[in-house]
Amino acid sequence: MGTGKKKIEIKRKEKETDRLVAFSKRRRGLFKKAHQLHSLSAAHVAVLVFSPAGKIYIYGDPCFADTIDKFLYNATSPNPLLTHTNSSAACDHDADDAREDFQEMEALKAWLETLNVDTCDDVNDLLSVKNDLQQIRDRLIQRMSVVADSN
Amino acid sequence: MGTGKKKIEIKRKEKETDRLVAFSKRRRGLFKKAHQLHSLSAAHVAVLVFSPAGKIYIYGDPCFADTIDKFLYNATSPNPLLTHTNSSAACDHDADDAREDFQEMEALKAWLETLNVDTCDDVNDLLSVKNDLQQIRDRLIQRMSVVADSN
DNA sequence: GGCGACTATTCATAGCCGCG
DNA sequence: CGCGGCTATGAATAGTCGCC
Repeated sequence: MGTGKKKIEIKRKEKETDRLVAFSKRRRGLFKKAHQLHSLSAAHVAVLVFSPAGKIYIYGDPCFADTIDKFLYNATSPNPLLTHTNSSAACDHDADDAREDFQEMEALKAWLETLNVDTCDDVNDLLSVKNDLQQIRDRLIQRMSVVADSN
Repeated sequence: MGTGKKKIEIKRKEKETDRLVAFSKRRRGLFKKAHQLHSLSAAHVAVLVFSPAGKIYIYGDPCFADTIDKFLYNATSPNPLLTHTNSSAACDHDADDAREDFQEMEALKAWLETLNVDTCDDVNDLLSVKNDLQQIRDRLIQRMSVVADSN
């Protein structure tokens, strides 16, 4: 018979094995709580955890990828930067690749126009692309401080 | 005096106000659990929640941005795609901008080399960049199914 | 209406054990 | 060792009231 739960203080467990056990138990508990939050309130949740050993665990309701993606791009960026280009006519595969390439190019040009760059100077264009990527990341960081009421 | 807790079934609450109350209470609980998980096991956690009203709430330990960023890029991609370039000599601001631009260019060139493209054809280069971005997104989606042991 | 406090309960889990 | 089960116990919280 177990001796039952005793109060513990919330601090880093010293023994490696204890840390692993606590992680395993509490990760399951955390995911369960996330599921209940979604089920009760219809909220969208995404939980990402790196174990002490560095292994990745994720949980999402109703979908981890959609929730993260919505946070990273839809909610922050007006232009669908990383949207798949084959979304318009993506039902029939085995189609002519030439047309796909053409559509790819058209989509690329349209994308470049949204970045306000002219496709003449290659290095400067790429620099713009990279800057745009950094702006996305910066917006992500910035969003942290705005949104974060956590603790 | 309150009538105390009664057992509830985990299903969507019908009344909007009840949903909001449950969300508010359980979001705090979820974040608290996430904090405890980090404190006890030294795991890195990131929690992202969209409220029923669509408002964003985030929590991260030790840092939300770092954990998400690590998941999105470091863990999947060997090249630090979205890492800030001013990390090497970022202590003194007010430095000469020319040198910063030079370092920016150097970093860009190094980044391009990791993409295995030659910097001759502008359009094709940009296409490669865009494809690389899409691959990152695809890897993200793919990673979902591999890593997800969550219910 | 939203938020915090309160309280009776349910729920999660620390510490053990036993198995493979 | 890691994992799943067990049990006593601490912790979270559903329902309610009171204040803004």
